[in-house]
Amino acid sequence: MNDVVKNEKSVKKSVKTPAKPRGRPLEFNQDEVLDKALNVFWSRGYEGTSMAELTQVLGINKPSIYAAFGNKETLFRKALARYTSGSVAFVGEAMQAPTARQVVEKFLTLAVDSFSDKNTPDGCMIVQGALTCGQNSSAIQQELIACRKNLEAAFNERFELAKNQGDLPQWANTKQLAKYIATIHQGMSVQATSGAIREELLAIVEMALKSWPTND
Amino acid sequence: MNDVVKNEKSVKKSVKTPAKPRGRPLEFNQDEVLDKALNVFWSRGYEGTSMAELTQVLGINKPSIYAAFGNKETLFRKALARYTSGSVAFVGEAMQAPTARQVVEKFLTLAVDSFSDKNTPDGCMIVQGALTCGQNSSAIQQELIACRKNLEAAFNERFELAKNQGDLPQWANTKQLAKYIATIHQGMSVQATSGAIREELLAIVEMALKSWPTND
DNA sequence: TATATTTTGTACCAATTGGTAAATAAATAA
DNA sequence: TTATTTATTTACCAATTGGTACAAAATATA
Repeated sequence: MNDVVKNEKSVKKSVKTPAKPRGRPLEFNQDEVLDKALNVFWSRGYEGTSMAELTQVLGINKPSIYAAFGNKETLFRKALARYTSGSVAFVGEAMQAPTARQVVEKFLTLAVDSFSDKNTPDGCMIVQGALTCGQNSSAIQQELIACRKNLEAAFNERFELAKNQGDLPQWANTKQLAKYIATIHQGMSVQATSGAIREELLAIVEMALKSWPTND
Repeated sequence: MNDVVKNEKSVKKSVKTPAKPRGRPLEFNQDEVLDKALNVFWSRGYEGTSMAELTQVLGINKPSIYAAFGNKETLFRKALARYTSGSVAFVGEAMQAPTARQVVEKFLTLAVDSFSDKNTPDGCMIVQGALTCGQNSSAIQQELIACRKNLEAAFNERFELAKNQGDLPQWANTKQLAKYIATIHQGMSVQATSGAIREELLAIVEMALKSWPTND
């Protein structure tokens, strides 16, 4: 039996389980801590978040943060990645709706849900994470600008597909439409951060969709 | 003649001219310096602006700044006042257009002009001055939120007037319309800060106006 | 001229910023 | 048990933050 067990162990080690790590085990869950960091960055922005506040909220000391996530900038980037794969994962889902109009409706509605979710900060982290900042933070600022442009580009591609599929008129300017939707999204984020509630944001979505182009 | 001159002087002193100030004269023009400060706050935000950068850009030393404008927070407030009475003075003008639709069209178009003006930073200072921030800056953050809400309230009032004057249908929800326009405005500000150019922003205005309610 | 008044420049302050060295603690491997 | 490895704690670092004391300079008044 010992042999069998040993065999199992060695197989697990080299193939599946990373086995037990050598030294002292981590006393915190990386994902949980990263979620807490995300919440702070989300509500205060990159520059508005200090390492001192992070240590308090995360409940771990600075050397542990630096050992686990690198410096403040890489911690922000990892929190941002968690944001896009978590609270903002609905974007990918919305893109798969059958028509361009449904894509937009689903996207904006789910964005409102996220903006007004009481379990997370108001607004969109990618909008308010570093809209303006000092010179030292311009890398993060540019990163967030790139995120916004990527979303816009994704909309453009989806709308071109819709044009080919016929659910968007041939005369439609897909880049303009993408920028229009991005603008509504970003404007609603500012509104949410300033206190607008779910119902008010949904009314904006409805209003914004009235100008959506149709074939007739 | 001495008596006459003295009389003139004393009259001037107490009524019109502040006469020549007693001590060493200021070596800078307050309004020019305030404009420079405004530009820094506008592009970097409240927290992203350091007193060190201000001294460099304004060309005067810190004690002179503090003597003339108070601390960083009051300096920001004075720069903000100059912003509203300067670059953003077009709002009052737009409000006087004959119909609600023309008010909105004029407002958004002039906002685009301001956002993309090459002589000033991109975007709207009231949106990006402190969208998020650390706890120490929350007073400024709230101040800017109030500014945005005031604009929205002004639109609401103007639209109610339009309803009474008949150029806006009775079924129109003025508060919703005001929030919609504010959202477009704020979204375009984010776009401008992220690199959108004048033509792109004007296309957004056109698109946004398509959903404006009409009487027929 | 002397005096009062104001601004300027230098040099400084305490507090906070992001970040780290070093000793100790907790686990595995031999 | 002993050695090795990793994580935590404490205490610290240089640089920067917003803000100021103080003396010298520049003006008006007397």
